[in-house]
Amino acid sequence: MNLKELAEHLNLSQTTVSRALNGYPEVKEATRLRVEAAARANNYTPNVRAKSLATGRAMSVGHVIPLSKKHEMVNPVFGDFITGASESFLAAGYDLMLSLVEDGKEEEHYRTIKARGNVDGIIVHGPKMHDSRIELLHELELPFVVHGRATDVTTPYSWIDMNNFRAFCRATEFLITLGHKRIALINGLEFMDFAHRRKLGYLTALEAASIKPNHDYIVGGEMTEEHGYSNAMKMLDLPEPPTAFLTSSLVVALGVRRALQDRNLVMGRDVSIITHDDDLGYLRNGGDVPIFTATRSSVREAGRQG
Amino acid sequence: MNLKELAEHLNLSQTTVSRALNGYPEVKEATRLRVEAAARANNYTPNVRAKSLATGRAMSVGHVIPLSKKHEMVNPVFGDFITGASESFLAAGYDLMLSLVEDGKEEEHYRTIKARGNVDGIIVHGPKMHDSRIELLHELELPFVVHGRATDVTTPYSWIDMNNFRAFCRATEFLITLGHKRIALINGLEFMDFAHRRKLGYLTALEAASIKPNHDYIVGGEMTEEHGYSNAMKMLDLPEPPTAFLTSSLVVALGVRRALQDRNLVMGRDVSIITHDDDLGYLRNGGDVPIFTATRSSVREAGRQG
DNA sequence: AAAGTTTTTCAAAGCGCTTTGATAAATCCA
DNA sequence: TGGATTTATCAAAGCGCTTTGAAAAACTTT
Repeated sequence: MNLKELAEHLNLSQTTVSRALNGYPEVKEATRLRVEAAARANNYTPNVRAKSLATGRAMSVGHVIPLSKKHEMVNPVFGDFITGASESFLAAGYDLMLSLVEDGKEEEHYRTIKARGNVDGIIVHGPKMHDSRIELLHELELPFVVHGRATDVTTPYSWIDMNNFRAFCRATEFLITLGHKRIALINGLEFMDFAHRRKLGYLTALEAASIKPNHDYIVGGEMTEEHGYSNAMKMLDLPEPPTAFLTSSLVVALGVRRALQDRNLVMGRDVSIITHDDDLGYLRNGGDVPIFTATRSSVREAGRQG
Repeated sequence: MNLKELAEHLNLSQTTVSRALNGYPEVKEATRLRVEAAARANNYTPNVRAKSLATGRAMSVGHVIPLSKKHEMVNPVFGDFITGASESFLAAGYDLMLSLVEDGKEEEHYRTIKARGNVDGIIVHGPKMHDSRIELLHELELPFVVHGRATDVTTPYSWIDMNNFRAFCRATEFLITLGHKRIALINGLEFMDFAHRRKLGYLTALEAASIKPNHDYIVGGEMTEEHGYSNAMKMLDLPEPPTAFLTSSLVVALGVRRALQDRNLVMGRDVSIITHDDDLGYLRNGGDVPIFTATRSSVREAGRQG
């Protein structure tokens, strides 16, 4: 059933029915009730395409996720973030449009998104350090919010993120307090902004404690279990192996743990591990701070800014 | 720039321009080239909303992902499937719309999707054993494809899936060949169809070898690392602990491995583990050395075929 | 009760595209 | 060279909704 039919059925004009349903004041309360009842009875839901064509608003937000063809992998964090976002969007009547875009094809992709006009705005995931996308989007006048932050970008932009710097600074301080001096950092890809910020936090804490950073203890890469394992193995074979590990994700920490066990070391006794936990549903770490929960409500707000 | 402007700029009618761009035969080749050139020069891309309103096709498919509120988790497999799917859809000019829906709210949700009319069809994820959604969708005349299969559903439907039964039957046979008699199955949630099929495969292989299934060795649940760990611990504490484990996902296998190590057992020597590996990007099974023996299926590949 | 207000309803235009049915231009054949 | 065909283009209607500007209905005033 569409608006026209519903209007005929009620012996009213489309105008009145439309207004009644959208809560405009210039319609008699009795009429509104009658319209609403009929709409419900006939299972009427406005056609989004038509509505959005008429209003100019797409009622939908796009998530653009970078896909590095080289690694063929998508960070599982996106999945969880989107899960959170989805709830909010749905509640607000927004649709959630997903697109993955290969490295290097960004510009073309964003232009297309803009021209196709089926999103009101987008969420940019996985910002790199000097992310050119931010300027591009500004230029295109396509509203956006960045999940994460970019360094060295002059254009102002909205973002939503956790405090990567502080989290890693604190974690490092904590390890130092426990007496550790040889602390390893198994980080994410170093050109990703979050990894950069985490490293900065780590280095800052070391410096504050007058510990000279050892480059053999610092490594970045795709955050897989294997990454954690192989790098931990390498470090454990050093003449002076680290006594503590700081990792950028739980999966990586699992790899480190495997390495410890291969070397017959006991976690907690011989070596400490602290990991950042993104609180992904399928890899719970216990009662840590749920970062993504905090993210949720704000994401819708972000969608509004479009 | 929109069609009207482009047409004026070219001194042609909208009709002709539209046809030229959409490859209709009734337009002179010279004209077509001129139009295409102008379109490119002016960065013209048709507005999807308008187009889809006019054609009745939304140029987009929806992915509906079940979200069990109780566990607050989304199976990471969806993420990878969608990654694969996204590539194909994008290539075909389709958009990918995402929505998570809570258990129990399915009917309402699907009705809304249908009425809003902004998808041409949907992909149903995570089918349960007697999945009522399939009939509902038929009734609503909303085209769909199921990722996975449902048992006990009479309505015909399209699906795409791996052969869960065979994979687990084979894996079990293999363990039996190695001499194992006490084989544990750490499965996914038992009302999920894939888990049911896997269990069936497992039981079939046992029966073929005249091994009586032991219910202490069979358990189902949300596929987390913890699930693998705690159940493996429990089983290892049995008077007659299993000598081999079959797990439904790599994350679960990681948990089992942790349990083995806690009990000072060596994987491969004391106890065997075979896991099903969905080939997720961030949890690759081994770099040089595969960590686990595994049956494997690429979920992403499956997504592409969708 | 006529004129002025306010409240309620409506007809019609417009969003940007496709598509139908008609017209104009070009080509054909006798 | 004129009528019959074929080819190339166009004007206008329609997709389902919102929104503007106008009209009708219901109240207020004097």
